[in-house]
Amino acid sequence: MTQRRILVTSALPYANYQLHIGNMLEHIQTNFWVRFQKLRGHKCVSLCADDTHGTAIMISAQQQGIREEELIARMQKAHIDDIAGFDAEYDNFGSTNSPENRALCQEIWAAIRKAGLVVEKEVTQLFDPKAGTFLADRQVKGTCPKCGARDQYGDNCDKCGATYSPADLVDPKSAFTGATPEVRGAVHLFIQIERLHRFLAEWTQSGEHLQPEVANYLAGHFLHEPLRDWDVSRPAPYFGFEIPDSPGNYWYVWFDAPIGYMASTRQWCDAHGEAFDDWWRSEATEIHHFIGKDITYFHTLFWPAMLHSAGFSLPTKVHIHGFLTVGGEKMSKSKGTFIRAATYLEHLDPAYLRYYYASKLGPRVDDLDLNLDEFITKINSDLVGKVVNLASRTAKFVEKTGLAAEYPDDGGLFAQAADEGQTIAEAYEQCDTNRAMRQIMAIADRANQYVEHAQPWVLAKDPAKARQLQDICTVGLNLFRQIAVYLAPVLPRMARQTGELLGRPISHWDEAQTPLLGTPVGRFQHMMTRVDKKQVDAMIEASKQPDESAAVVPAGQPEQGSSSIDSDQPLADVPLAPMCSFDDFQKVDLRVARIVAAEDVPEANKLVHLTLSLGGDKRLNVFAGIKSAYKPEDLVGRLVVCVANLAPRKMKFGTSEGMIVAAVGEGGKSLSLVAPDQGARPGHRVQ
RNA sequence: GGGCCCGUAGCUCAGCGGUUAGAGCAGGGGACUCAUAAUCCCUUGGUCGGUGGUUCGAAUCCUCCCGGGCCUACCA
Repeated sequence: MTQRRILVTSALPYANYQLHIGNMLEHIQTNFWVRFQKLRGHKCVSLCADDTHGTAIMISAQQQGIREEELIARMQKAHIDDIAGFDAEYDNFGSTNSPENRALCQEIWAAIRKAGLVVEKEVTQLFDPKAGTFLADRQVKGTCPKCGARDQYGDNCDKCGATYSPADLVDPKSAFTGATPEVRGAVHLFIQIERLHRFLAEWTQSGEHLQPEVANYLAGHFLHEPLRDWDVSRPAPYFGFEIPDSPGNYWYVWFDAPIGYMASTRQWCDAHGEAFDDWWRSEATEIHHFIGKDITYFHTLFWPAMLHSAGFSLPTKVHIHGFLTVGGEKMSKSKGTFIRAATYLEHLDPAYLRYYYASKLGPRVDDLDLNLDEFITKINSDLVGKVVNLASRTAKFVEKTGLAAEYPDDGGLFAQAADEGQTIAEAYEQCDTNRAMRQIMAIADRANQYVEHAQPWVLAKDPAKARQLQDICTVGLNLFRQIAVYLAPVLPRMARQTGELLGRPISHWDEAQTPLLGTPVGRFQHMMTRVDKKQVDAMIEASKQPDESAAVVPAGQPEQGSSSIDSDQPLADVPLAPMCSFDDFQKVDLRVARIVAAEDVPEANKLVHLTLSLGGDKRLNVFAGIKSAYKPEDLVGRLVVCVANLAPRKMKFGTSEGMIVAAVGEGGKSLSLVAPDQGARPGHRVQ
């Protein structure tokens, strides 16, 4: 197979919000595809960045009393952490507010100017005098002039469907400041993309670059009539890049956002000694964009038009996915189904969601529903019951002998699964992961049947049949390894664990073609725990708190009037302990742990019996004196900080192997568990 | 108002012109005990949303209707 050069992007998250599990759908889908291509041995680079410009960012920063740069820097860290938490990292994660992006915007702008596509027009718009900024239609709310419904957006009425301009609203208010907007005129710059109509019609309808339903949508919706000029400038003040040849005007956020793909590429190239033009001006390189259906036209009309005008490569394919619903409905903050990525990670293993998405995603634009009951049964029966169980039921029989030196007769099972690698690969290539998952699970079903009929547990009792036993487990483990290879794009951690178990890392798709023989087998360790409904419930519960500041955590500004907002009483009650050395501190090994089980100890006054997980299958049994402040059922799934190397202590109700850390005040009455900030995972050291 | 997608067993879906419509999960019965109460075997269950057509033959193609979802409605 010839090595392809593939550049892959996900849509740039806006720096005004934290990622939720709907956003993660895209990062995870992209990651499946990227990992698949890399596993196939192709040269594949994945890129993303934060989209940082626009009025909304400016206003958020204003409201928080910080500079825009500070706001976007914080959010970028949060985004990168969330994405990494789901094992979906990019080769480079940049920002549209970067020098690379500014330079590329200028280059593309100059080319579009040179092509004579830019015209100026006067635009009247509502202006927020309090924020000092122009407002888009959706940033104005007021009473519908037709039916009198209140609180409607400036473009149309949800209630009666009337359309109007924001200036028609009765009693209009700025959505940001509540101020009454004024009508003002300003000159905007437009790109006449109608001049590229023929090119766009050809490119979108060629059948190669877009899903058929998307091509139809564009044909029926935009391309059947002249394309309107695209307004690409905004007057100051605007957080973004000023247009060099039009002082006082800034590029509209949707002009510089897609260029962020290129800017991120440039950063990656600079860091890896690669030539930028090899990626964006080369016939030999494929460019794949993964986006949500809400931003279709930007990526299928404007973006190709920009690239075409500036002489860059066009996207090979734009992969468009639908939205995520939870329980068949739009995500809802009040129902707890608006689940932030960070909240999910505090309660559940990222592998679960990765597999669930893989088992539901197809090549079409359909929405994907997260049904929580289905989520639980899918993980438990497919991954734990079928797949992991295969290794779990065979590995220990060959722990001492290792795998057989020759591959035994398995009735053609391995060969069949090896053949199926072809169709599974095609499914991945087409983003039809649900088809791939179905085929992989069929292999697991066959493998379990094989083990069942071969009855290794019977052979294990007869030393004379050791050879036969080894053969059977060699088959079972090799089938398992094939599955792990095929699942590697979805479940990278399981692939790694499989590599460790069998002493050979999984690094290429073709490793599913040849059985592994004569190698030692390690001690089997649990690769995945089953999902407990309680964990899911706890996550929903934790998501219910109305979280208006889905934006950045505000800087801890002390309140006015006092130099400190906090009382000095606690410190006076319990004075500081004598100074200790760094080495003293290092003796105490504090770790992040997840409470995986919590039970009341009825006979005890203060104690709750906790099982802590430090990740993997490392567990600590702890009796914690927190009964006064916490109910056991509220604790399951939470992350806490524990003293992990405390000498075990026998207690009346059992042995306690550690302590969890809590803040204690007012004579031991006020008790608050210390919880790590987002990004922390069980096993991380606290220092 | 315009457009797109979807409607197959209780649930999630596959099949997309050709023998008596399939899978997983759930339900029922049995087996096994190596395995994270996992696994294996057997089994209940569908007039493929409705209607009218095309065809020797339709879940599969076309009409219309009903139901569900989504996107749009001039700075897209």
